[in-house]
This record gives sequence, C-alpha cells and structure tokens, in this order.
Amino acid sequence: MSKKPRTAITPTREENFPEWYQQVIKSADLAENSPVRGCMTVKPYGWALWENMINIFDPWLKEYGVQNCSFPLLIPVEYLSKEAEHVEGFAKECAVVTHHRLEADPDGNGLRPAPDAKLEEPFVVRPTSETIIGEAMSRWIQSYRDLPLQLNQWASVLRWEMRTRMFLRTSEFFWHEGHNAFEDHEGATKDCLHILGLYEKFFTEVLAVDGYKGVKTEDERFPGANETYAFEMMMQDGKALQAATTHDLGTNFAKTFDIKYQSKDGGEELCHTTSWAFSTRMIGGLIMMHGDDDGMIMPPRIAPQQVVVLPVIKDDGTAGQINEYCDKLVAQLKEKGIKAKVDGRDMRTPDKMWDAIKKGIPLRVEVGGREMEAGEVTCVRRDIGRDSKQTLPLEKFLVEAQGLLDAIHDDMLANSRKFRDEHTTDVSSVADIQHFFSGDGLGFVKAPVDILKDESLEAVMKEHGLSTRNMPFEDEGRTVLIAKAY
RNA sequence: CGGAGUGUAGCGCAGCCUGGUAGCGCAACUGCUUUGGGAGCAGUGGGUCGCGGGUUCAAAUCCUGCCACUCCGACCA
Repeated sequence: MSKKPRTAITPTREENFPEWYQQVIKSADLAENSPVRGCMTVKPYGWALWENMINIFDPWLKEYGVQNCSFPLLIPVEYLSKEAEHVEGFAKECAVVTHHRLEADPDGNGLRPAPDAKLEEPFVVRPTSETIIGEAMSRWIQSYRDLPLQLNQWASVLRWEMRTRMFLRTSEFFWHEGHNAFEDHEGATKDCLHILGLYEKFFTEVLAVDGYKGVKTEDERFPGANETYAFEMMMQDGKALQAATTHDLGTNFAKTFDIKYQSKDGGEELCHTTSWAFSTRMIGGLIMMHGDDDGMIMPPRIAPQQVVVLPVIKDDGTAGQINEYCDKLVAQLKEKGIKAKVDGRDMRTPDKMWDAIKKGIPLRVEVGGREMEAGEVTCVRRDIGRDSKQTLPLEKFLVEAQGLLDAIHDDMLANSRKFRDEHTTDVSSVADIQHFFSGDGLGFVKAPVDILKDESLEAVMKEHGLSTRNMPFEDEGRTVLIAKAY
C-alpha cells in the first residue's frame, strides 16, 4: 500500500499528456488501435457514447428540416478533380480503389488484385462527400420550389493521415456531414450560423464543454469554401481543438456540379451550398477537456451509464438481500429515466470502484449491509471524488438523483468555461505572442485582427507551431485567436 | 518519400554480441483467506521467436531476401 494517493492513470497529465490520453482510452475501454494502419476499433463503451451523441443531435437536425440519407462510400476520382481548391486539399490523403477482383498470387503470396480486373475509372474512398452530393443536387434541384434542400448522412470517411491518434485523428473517422442548398448567399449564411448554434447548444447543454464560435481566417478555410465558421475549444494541455465547422461554399460547388434552379421570375440561378460536420474527434475532446488523473469523466447527459450501483457484499449471508435492494434501486432510477446499472460482476468491490472511476460513470452508489439496514445509500460524484461521498436515505436519493446529475453537468460546464477564460490571454503585438509562447504560456492568445498583416508574425507562428484558430464572434471580427492545435 | 528503430505468450519486455530443452513482469485460470478507495499466498495454462531462403550436428541467436509496424520531418475534421 502506497501512502500517497495513487492515480488510476499512469502517467499523470502533467508527466506526459499524450501518453495519459492513450491510457485513459485504454482504461475506460473506449477504443483500441486496430490491425489496420491508422484506423481504430471503437469498443462497445466508446460506441455507446457516439450512439448517444447521434441519438441526441439527430432529432435536432430533423426538427430544423434536415433529412437523412446515404451516399456511396466510393467516389469517382473525376468528381473530386472538378473543384480546384477541393482537390488540392484532399488529393494527398485519398485511398484509391483500382481493382474489382482478387486472385491467387502466382508467386504463392496469398492474394493480389487481378491485373485484368483493373477499373477503367478508379474510385476514391470518400474523404468527404461534397462532390458526390453535389452531383445529386444538380439533378434533384430544378426549381426554387425545391429549395432549400437539406441533407445529412451519418457515415465514416477516410483520409490517409500521416500521424494518427485515436479519436483525434484517425484515417477512418465517424461523423455526420450535412449538405444544404439555398437560393442565395443570405440563406447559406443563415444556415451556417444556425447549425453552428446547434453545435454550441449540443456542446454546452449536452457535453458540458464550451469554446469560441468564430470565423476562420482565409488560410484555415475548408478547401473550396468561401467562409468557414468553427467552434474552437481549449484542451487541458493548452492545445486547441477544432470541434465542429460549418462551411459557406458559395456557388463554388454549384458551378462545378451545375446545381441550378429556376427562380420565380424564370431566370436560371446558381445555388448557394453549405456543408458542416462534427466527428468522433469530439470524444477525444471530451477526454482531454474533462478527464483527470483517474481517467475519463463522462458528462452526465451523454454518459452511456449515469449511475453504477455497487453491492458491497460481505461473507455474512446477506448477499441475496443486498442484491435485491440494489436491483430495486436500479429499477426505481430507471423509472425516472436515469441510466443505472448494478455492477454484479464476480469481482472484488474495490476493483469495481476503480473500474467505474476509470470509465467516468458520473454517480457511484454503494450499498452494503449498513445502508440496507438503515434504508440508505452512499453516493459519490465522479467529478469531485471521495470528498463528495455522502450517505442519505434511499427515498431522498431517488428524489435528488437527477438533480445530482444536473449539478455535475453544471459544474463540469462551469469548469470548462473557467478553463477557457483562464487560458485566453489578450495580446497586442507579435512580440507579446513571442513572449507568451517562449515562456510557459498555454492556451489561446487573442490579438487584434490587424496583427495578421504584420510580416513578422509568420516566423513566430512557425517557431512555436501556432495557427490561427478563429476570429471570435464575441469581438465581431476585431480579434483573432491563435494557439497550438490538434 | 527522407532519417532512426522494432517484430519473442493477451499486453509490456529480456534473451541475440559469444548458436546447445523458451524466460520475466502484468493479465488470465484454480484453491484458500479476503472484499466500504487498486489484497495476500500457493498453484495452473498459454509461444511453429514477423515470413522465406542459407550456414551448421544444432538457429530466437549467424548470413541473406522480403513483409509489417512504430517514432522523428512535410499534411491534417
């Protein structure tokens, strides 16, 4: 037994943040690296988290008028090449499908693509779907009556990334991609801002994280977009994470894919299109924003499991009664719409506790002979830890459980905002930026937007691996956020 | 694609220089004592040593060809 409190995750965040991140994922059983280069296997607990995100966010899109659909995984290479900036942005990271049949290798080394099965027209595995959806839009839209057309798909895409990290940057990743078409610029802009607002609502009200909404600088724009809006967050190690983006594609894709409509007065007009997304990367964001040295901390409203009930069994013949008490408790919590489960596994109680801690289950409830006798439960908040341990009457707990979960959410969100604010430093010159990042400065610096015209900025950005994150709405374009980023 | 490195039990590694019965830690399994913030003891199971060729009485070890992956650079939701 060591004297100082041992952390569940080794190393700690301070000792080695990237390694800590990997260990949290492993300890929480969220995902693992797969045998496929750069691709992860999302394990049941991690997928449950993603499913919850889908289940909560998807109805919001439908409410707004977006319809779900599914487009092919494979995109003709020719499509990608049509939009000049778009190709340039994605061509370097595309996996290409060139054959449609395998055959035994004559040299005896398993299988090889059959030379006579070479495709006339190769495909790329979609890195994003603007092009193939654009092609469909050109046929689906004829009249102003067909607008707006609002489409979304939940899908995975593939980008052949050089350096990968689970959730944050994997070759294959899961996301939703929305693609909307409007009559004019105003419609497209409103759409971008509306979706960005939905993202903000989702992040703050469900994931308990906050950041900065804003406009991307020109060099950080999506390839093929006229304007990119982004939600930027600050991680605990001082690096920023782009959590979601919406793109005003102007008429760029409309021109290349011939997306036109007849207006009321009979004229032929180009559509204004948008695209927008958030991805499983957000799970990485949750880990790096909320996690501590004991592992994951699940925001209650997205947690696959909100309450774990641990029966504390002693060898005194009361096991059956305690289990019954726990089952009843879980049933009552479920009636209140709380995701609760008894951990009835054949394991030692302390091991179950640590397991629940590492998985980040928001509320842990312990029930032993003492509680059962007294008609009580003991509960502990994951975000605070043992200091929050309290024993209260069962009835009272049932009434207060939802409130406890909400309180955890509120505190986590407040912490996230506090962290963001404490890691945003106002600067006024390139020298300030140099000074900030040369010292132990961590986080965003916020500079007057004119600084982008300063020629000495580029060298400083390069030296410290910085990029512009966005020009936050709150300052109406007068400032720009700069940080290291994932 | 440049530079470096690694492939040996589920995971992490030692053994290789100097060929000679395949080893350690963790995990798993069994038993007993335990169980309210990471238990102890005893025992058990598990590996064609990345793949192919060569040298040798004998290859994880030496030679050779191939493959895969990791890290560092340019790219990135």
